[in-house]
Amino acid sequence: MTMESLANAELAVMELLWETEQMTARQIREHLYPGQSRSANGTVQRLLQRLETKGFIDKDRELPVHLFAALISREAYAGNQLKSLAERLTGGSLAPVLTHLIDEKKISRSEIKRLREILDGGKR
Amino acid sequence: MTMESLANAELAVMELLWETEQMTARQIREHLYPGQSRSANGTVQRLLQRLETKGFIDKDRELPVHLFAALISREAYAGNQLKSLAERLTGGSLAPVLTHLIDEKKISRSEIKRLREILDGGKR
DNA sequence: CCAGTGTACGACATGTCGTCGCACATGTCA
DNA sequence: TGACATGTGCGACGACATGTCGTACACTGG
Repeated sequence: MTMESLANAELAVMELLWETEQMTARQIREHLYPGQSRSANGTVQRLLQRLETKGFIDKDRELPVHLFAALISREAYAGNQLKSLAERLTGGSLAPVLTHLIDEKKISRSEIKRLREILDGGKR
Repeated sequence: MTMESLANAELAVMELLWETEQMTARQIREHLYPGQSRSANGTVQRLLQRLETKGFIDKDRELPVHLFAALISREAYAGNQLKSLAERLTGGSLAPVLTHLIDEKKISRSEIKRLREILDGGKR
């Protein structure tokens, strides 16, 4: 039920896959560890392996050089994290947090406007 | 700048302090580890000490038996976590996540209504 | 002085994360 | 075919966080 969460290096990999849809381990390594290839290779493979175990990515093993793709969109992941945050802290409701953020002016005027538009859209 | 985050047992302590404002270590122990007092004592002291280090609670050392109180409200903590989540994942904006949650019907109709009221209130 | 209670903190087991290195498979080219 | 480059799979390690336990020490009331 509860989705695992992403550590820093894992998130960095997901960022790439959210941008590019499909990448080889090599491409990922070149982005995250430019220059050194010696040990970074194993590191990336390890990260990818763990991400697959956690269910965040899919590995296409057709070709000898595997292709990796995100199974979960950035928004879906963020949404899950947000929900689980709300469940842990405020009984699942976003209302108290939103109230607080607005009272403390931690949310800009324009952001408020945007959120209201989204909510109005959701009504229809 | 970035607030530390709370682990499970630490959060359990904070829950108590958010309910009761001021408690002794003993009261906390009795709530979290009813029955056993032997080793749970040290555990609670340890947790409290770490929470103080992280800046989440304040310890009143006036009396020999210390009094503990939360320095940060539940809403402030939740708000911080929410902001940092947004920063990590969506460039600081809540809009994409909210959109996704609504599209996926992960937010109830009544919750949407509540949120809209909050946003309208914040406008004034 | 002693027992009881509470504080402070060192130490440890466990789990996660990022990293590294090595064994093995496969592909290319002379 | 043999040598080498490239890629995969995975064990292992150090660093760190977390929860727990035990113990040394301080203070208080009898």
